[in-house]
Amino acid sequence: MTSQLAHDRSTTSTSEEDILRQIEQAVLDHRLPPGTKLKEVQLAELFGVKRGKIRKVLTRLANSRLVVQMPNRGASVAKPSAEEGRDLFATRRAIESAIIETLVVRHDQNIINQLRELLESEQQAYQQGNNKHALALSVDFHRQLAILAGNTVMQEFLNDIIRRTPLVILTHLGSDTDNRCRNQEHEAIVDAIADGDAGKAIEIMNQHLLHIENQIDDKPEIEQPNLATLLLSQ
Amino acid sequence: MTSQLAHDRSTTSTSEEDILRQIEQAVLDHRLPPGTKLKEVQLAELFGVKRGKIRKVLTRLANSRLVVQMPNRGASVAKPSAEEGRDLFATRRAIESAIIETLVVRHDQNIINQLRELLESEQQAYQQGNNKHALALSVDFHRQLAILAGNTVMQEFLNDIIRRTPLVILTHLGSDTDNRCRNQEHEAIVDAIADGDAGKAIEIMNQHLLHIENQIDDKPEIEQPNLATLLLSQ
DNA sequence: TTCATTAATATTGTTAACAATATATTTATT
DNA sequence: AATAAATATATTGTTAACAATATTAATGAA
Repeated sequence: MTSQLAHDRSTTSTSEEDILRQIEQAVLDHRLPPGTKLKEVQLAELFGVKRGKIRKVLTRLANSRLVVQMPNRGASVAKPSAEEGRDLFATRRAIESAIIETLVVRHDQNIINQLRELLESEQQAYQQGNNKHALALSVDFHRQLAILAGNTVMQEFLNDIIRRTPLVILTHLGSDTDNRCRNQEHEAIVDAIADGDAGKAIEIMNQHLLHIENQIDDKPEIEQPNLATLLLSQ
Repeated sequence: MTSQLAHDRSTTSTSEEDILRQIEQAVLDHRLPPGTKLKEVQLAELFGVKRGKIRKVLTRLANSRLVVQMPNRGASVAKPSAEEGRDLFATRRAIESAIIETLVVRHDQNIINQLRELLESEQQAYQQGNNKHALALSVDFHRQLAILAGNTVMQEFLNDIIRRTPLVILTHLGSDTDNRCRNQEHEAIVDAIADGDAGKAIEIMNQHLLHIENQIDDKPEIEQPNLATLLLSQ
C-alpha cells in the first residue's frame, strides 16, 4: 500500500539538499503560500527524517529570506512587505540589465540559438495550454540568461530573487491579475540581444519587469492553509 | 585572573548573532585569512558556547559563501577563485550603479550632507594615519550609499559582496598592492550625485571598482595560520 | 456568557552521549 | 630509512532525552 507521500522512507534517504529544494519548489509553484506555519515534527514525519535535519533546513531557508523564524515560535513561510517586493524587483532590474549587457558584449551566436530553443518550448507550452509548464519555462528563460552570461554571483542573486518572487505576487497581487511573463516580450529581448542592441534589450526587460512591479500594493490577509496537502500535491 | 579571550563566559551569554558578527568582522579586518580551518570545539571554547551553536553559525556562514563546509571534514574560511572574485566585482558595479541612480533620482540635500560628513571623517582618519579606521570608514561609505538609497535588497546584496571581498583581495591581490578605496574618488562621486549627474557618478564608481577588479589574478598558495590568535587579536 | 486563571498539551530549544569518519601516531616490515 | 599497516586520537555527525516556552483547553468567578 503506497502512500501519497513524496518520499519512500524505506528506500530513499532524503538529504538535506533534497528537502531544501522541495520546499523551494513548493514555494515557486505557489503550493506554499506566504504565512504558512512550518512545524518541525510535521515536516520531519513528512520527509521521513529526524527533526534536526528539518531544523537545519529551516535555518537555511530563513537565511535566504524564504522563511521567517521567530524565537520559540517556530518558522513560517515569509510574507514580504510591499516595499520589499518593490525593492526585489528594482534590484532584479539592475541585475538582469547587467546580465543582458554581458551577453551583448559576448556576441555569441551559440547563445542566441540556445535562447531561441528555449523560447520555442515556452511558446509550445502556452499553445498547448500547459500553463504550469509554461510558467516554469518562463522562469527558466530568465535563469538561462544569467547562466549564459556566465557570472555565478549574478546567477546566485537572481535565483535568490526568483525564489522570493512568488511570495510577493501571492501577497501583493490579485491572483486574477496577469502576473506571468509574456512570451513575445522574451522574444523581443532575444531579438535585441541578437542585434547587439543592449539598450533596447534592457529597455524591454525593464518594461517586462515593471509591468508586474507596478501592480504591487498592500493587500488584506489570507487564512492559514493545510501544510501536508500543499507540499505534497502533484 | 582575566583571560585575553574576547568573551567572559561567566557574565556574557554570547548569542548566535554575536558570534556570527564577530567572525564576519574578523574576515573583514583581514584577521581570518582564506583557508583557515574552523574547528567546532575550538570555536565553542573560544566563545564559551556549546558546539551546537557553533555548528549553526558555521552553516549560516557557509550559506553566505564566507565559509566552505566539506562533509566530515569540517569548515574553513572560503578561498574564492579569481573568477568568482571578478564576478563579485562585476555584480557589485551593477548594484552600486543602481544605488547611485536611485540616489540621484531622489535628489535630497539631506543625503548629500550625510555623505559629506562621512567623507570628512574618512579623510581625517587617513590624515591621522589611522589606516585601519580609514578602511572601515571607506567600507561604510559604500554601505551608507545603499542605506540612503533605501532599497533593502540592494543593501543585503551589497553587504554580501562586501563581506566576501577581503577573501578575494587576500587570495588574488598582492598584500602590497594598493587595494583601499581612494577618498578623493569617493568625494568625486558625492559631487556628481550632488550635481544630479548620475552618469558621471556611476562612471567614477565603476573606475573606482575596476581599479581593484583589474588586479585580480590567480596567485600561489598561503600556509595555514593559528586560529585563536587571529580571531582574538585586538 | 465573558473574562481571567489554571492546567494540559504541543512545540521549540538545548544538551550530553554516542556513532561515524578523518587525521595523526605508532609499529612493523622491507 | 622508507613505506605500509595498524592503532590511537581528534573531529564531525546524529540522536534521544530533557528543558523551556508557547499554545490550547478546561475550570471557575463575575
